[in-house]
Amino acid sequence: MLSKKTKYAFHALTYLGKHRDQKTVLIQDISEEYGISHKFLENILLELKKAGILGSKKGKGGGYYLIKDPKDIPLSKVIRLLDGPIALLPCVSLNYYEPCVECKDESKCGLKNVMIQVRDEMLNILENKTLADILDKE
Amino acid sequence: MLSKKTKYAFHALTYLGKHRDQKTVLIQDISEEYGISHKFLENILLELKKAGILGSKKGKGGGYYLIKDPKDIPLSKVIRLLDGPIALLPCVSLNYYEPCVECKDESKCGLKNVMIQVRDEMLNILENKTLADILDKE
DNA sequence: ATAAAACCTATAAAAATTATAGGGTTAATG
DNA sequence: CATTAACCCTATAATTTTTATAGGTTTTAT
Repeated sequence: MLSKKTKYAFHALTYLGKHRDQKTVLIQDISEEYGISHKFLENILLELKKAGILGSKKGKGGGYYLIKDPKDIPLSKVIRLLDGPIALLPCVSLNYYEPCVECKDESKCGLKNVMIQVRDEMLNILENKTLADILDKE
Repeated sequence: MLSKKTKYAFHALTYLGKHRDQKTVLIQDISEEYGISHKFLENILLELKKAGILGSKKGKGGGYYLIKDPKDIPLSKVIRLLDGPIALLPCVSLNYYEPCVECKDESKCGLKNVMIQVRDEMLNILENKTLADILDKE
């Protein structure tokens, strides 16, 4: 399951996408809309900013805004940023690979093949679906 | 990511599948093979037994054995048993559904559609691949 | 100057996962 | 029939991860 952090990030991005007409959006607006703690959300938005997804303006009248076109924000990027690996096992993760300590010979692990399939199917969707697809439905 | 519990369950089932010629297999044999704590594994095997996947024999000379044909043990069953939901969001889980508290109107959530797709692709593999498929590769 | 807002880092609280502990029950065997 | 080996059961401890809070810093509009 996705963490709350990731889910909240999606909600925030959706909200920002819906309000692209205005220059900036306040953390507070988003946190009130979804009932998310202001401070918790603040950390999430900061991460999204550092990852180059959001821009911000400090000071009075400031706030956050989307810095990219929604269609250029794949869902996989957000998940990886806040949740880490998408794969079900560390040994088949493309971005967060780690060997399974209990596996003597990874090439002989029968699980691995299936988990690669699962990963690829997940990525096939999550790399190609973007924030734009979410916005379309709302 | 799958929990260690689930991963260990798969390892144990694989081991049991490989040793179907013998009447029973000791917890200890499995725990030594994979370097898993005996007691931790014991709990896992108990759960698999209660779920009707394994049988056991108590007392001296006892142990565990597969009670089902490997091809009748879909991977999804093991994951759900030990890890819970396969879906990425509670609101699209078939077996562990829960609404997202922050969603005022679930039917208007743009995330939901994509997450249903992801779930279905995952299930398409995990419901159809079985322990037999894992054993084939080992 | 003041107020409003993001920025930053640390820490606390809660929850989930992983692991251990210890006795109970069952059954084979000499 | 005593002993030993094995699973059974439940509780709790330890660890890790996630979630949340706290409090000050910097920036900017007015």
